[in-house]
Amino acid sequence: MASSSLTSHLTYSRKQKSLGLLCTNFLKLYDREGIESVGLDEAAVQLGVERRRIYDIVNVLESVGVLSRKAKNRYSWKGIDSIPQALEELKKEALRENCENLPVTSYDCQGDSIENCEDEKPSDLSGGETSQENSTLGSVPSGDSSFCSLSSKGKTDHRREKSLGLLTRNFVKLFLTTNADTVSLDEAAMLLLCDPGSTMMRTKVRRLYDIANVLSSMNLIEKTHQNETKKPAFRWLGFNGKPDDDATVSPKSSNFEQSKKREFGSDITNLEFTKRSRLISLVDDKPIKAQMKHEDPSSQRHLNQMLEHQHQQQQQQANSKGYVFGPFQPVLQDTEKKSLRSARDLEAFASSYRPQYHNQGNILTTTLQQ
DNA sequence: GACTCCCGCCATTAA
DNA sequence: TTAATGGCGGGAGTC
Repeated sequence: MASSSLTSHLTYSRKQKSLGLLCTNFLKLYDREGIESVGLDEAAVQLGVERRRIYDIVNVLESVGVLSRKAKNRYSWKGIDSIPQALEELKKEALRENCENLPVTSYDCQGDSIENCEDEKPSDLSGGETSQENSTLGSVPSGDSSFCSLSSKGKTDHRREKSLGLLTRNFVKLFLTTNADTVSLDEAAMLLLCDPGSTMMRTKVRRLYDIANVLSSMNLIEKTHQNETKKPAFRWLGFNGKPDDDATVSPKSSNFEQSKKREFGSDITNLEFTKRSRLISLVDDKPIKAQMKHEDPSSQRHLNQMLEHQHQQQQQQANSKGYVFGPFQPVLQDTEKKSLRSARDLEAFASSYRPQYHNQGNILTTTLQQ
């Protein structure tokens, strides 16, 4: 591949292209006042990524209520402050499913689960949810394969059951309906994906990583490791992003490995200076005109948390390794650099610049291949 | 070597 | 028929 060697020095580290970062910038771009709908094409252009990646983001975001499909190519924007309600609905749905799929196995239903159980028929697959993502799977905490049943259904259902959106919903339900502080990757895979060790399992684990990247970029979960096994695990943070109260995320958390290992959704800031400086020259430094005003306290708070969370990580990483920022690193004037002193500044900074999800390597490669 | 996850092919679905 | 959607797994980056 001649093009790859030619472009290799121009391409970004793949960390810079992660779904987590893309999601963060997607939210920066759209979670502001006045946004009512989102076009997939415009999002792809704005973020500088292929359409395909937007589908990934959108599917996950739709599962947590940030947006919903309105028409072809178009989604209506609900915003991150819609997440709590979506989570609540997911939880109810999961609890309802639990009741219908007893016995519950390895995880305990939360106290209110039984009380909340109603006689609603599961056959009502719409269940008040978005039309696409009907939960035909079994209970989340169920250890049996009902959760990932791929039984004798039509092709459409079969396809739907494997969708990223549904996988996301079930992944979230896993946390919402259990008392488990953390769920290991293995457990999640077992519960959600069936047939351990199979090819399908490996494929689905890839999807789990995709989902986890997006969710962690929203601070809904964080990646951690199990104490005993050191195996990768996910911790639910919820909408309020618990660990943000811990400020630096890691030090107070015994579970959290403050390691050189990158974190989901934030690792994209790991940019070597050498690469970065090269990248910066490629970055379009035109500031976005739109003024992002997060006047809604709820969404603003969460966005602040996200930004501060990332800012702190960037600080940590910068301290230890000397790299900051991701591919959206715009060209800064000196005066602008001075102003970047706090998380607030970071937010203002984020709001002032058009996010750059540069994929120059791809663009160049594509061009060369033509 | 295991983990992580980007990338884009291509089947399926929708218009 | 064409465009949109998104499952899927190869394979490369990272640890």
